[in-house]
Amino acid sequence: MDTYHHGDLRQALIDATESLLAERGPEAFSLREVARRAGVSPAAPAHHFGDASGLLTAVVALAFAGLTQALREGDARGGSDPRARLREQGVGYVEFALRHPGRFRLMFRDGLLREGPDLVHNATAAFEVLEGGVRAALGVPAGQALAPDDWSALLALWSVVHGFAHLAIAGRFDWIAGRAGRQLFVEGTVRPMLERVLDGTVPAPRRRSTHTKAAHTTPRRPGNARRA
Amino acid sequence: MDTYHHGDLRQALIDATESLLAERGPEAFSLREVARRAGVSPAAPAHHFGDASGLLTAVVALAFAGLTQALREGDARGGSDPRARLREQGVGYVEFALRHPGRFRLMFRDGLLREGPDLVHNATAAFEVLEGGVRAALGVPAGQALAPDDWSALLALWSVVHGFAHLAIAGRFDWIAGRAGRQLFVEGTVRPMLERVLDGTVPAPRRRSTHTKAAHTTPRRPGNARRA
DNA sequence: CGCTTATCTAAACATCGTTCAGATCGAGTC
DNA sequence: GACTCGATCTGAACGATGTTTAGATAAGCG
Repeated sequence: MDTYHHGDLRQALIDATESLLAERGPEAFSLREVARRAGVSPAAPAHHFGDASGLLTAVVALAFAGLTQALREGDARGGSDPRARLREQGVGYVEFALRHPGRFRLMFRDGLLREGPDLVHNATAAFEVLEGGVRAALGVPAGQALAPDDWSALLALWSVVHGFAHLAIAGRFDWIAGRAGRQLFVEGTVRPMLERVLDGTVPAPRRRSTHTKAAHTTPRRPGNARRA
Repeated sequence: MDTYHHGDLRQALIDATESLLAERGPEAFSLREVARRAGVSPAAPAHHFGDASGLLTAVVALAFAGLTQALREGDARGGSDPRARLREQGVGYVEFALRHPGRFRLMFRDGLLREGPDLVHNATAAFEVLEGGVRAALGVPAGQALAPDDWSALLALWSVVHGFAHLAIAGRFDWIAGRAGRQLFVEGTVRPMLERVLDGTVPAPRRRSTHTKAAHTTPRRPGNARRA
């Protein structure tokens, strides 16, 4: 009998959720279906995750870790120019969303998740990568609080990639993209779009003459600078 | 007996849906609850809307009409400067979303709506107001197809207001906004943010005046918004 | 008045999330 | 090796959901 004591049911349930998410999206999620895929009774998940929100929260926490990695990869892809690094972070954000639309939609779906330490931690980590990129591009040292202008740059970038990803996944651009295909349209569009947003938020010449050197030459670690 | 032949059950169901939406959001929607609020049996809505998607689609179609109006009001508020009009359209978009978060979230929720003529028509109308604002600000006449640069401006603006509204409603900015309150934070943030995005997408003087390309009045080929 | 049609109810069905008593297994203890 | 015990899972149940079906009711019209 291998039905009892599955071995690692917790992970199996997460895997089943991810596969269901990839195949049919978050709205097709059902705890019973996940249990079915894991070959287990409908009541089994309760012991590991409490309820459906618990399972989904665990999955989303992992998803945020993936997003963080995508942002870091984009950042590295940008090379030595802080502005290019920031732009590629944005590309990484959109790419992640379009590569894992089910995951991404679940991450930002309301009323399904139960905010816990892991989720908050992983979501904060992703945000801090973005914040670090903005700091580097704008020359704001790690300890220093962000000025209102910095905030509007940060929020503009976050909003634009998030909104673009959200709208693209929802198919709102399909009739614009025409028969070129969503993926192709996006690839040829998001980078120029980000360039132009950066034109308005991150002036090309170095701004803020007060000792900006250390910020963009040292490999910044997004410190826990919050509560500003 | 006034239970039979309610008078205008169709409208009553829409009203009940809207009130439920405003009170507890889209995820609390339930066809039975709506029927309960309308004082009618659970099977009654089927005759008017087919199924739950039908009712929700009707509500969303109305919501898009409201969004269109909000965009038009913003546009008018902008006065004589096309750029200001466009910016105020963006403000109107965000304001609408934050004034009717339930409505807004339902509008862009996946898997609930059934695309029909009225929905597509009303959604297209809203988009066309935005497109008109971009054309006015960028000086692209009505007949002329949008160039790739125009598309990236349009998509950037749409994405940034949509993403901002989405993130703000989801509470992603709350820990940034601090105790200032979400509404206050938004009001002091969205306009400067839009200004800076417009800086990158809509140059203040008449564009296409100098160095790039001088195709101003010449009707050009549609030109796919994609690099071949 | 009688007929027709639109409208609504009542009951039923399958599915869902969740709870609970009990069966089963793994691992330590004697 | 036998026994116990905590962790893990099952099976059955409960209330709630969306939807379908047959039948009841009312309104409109000849």
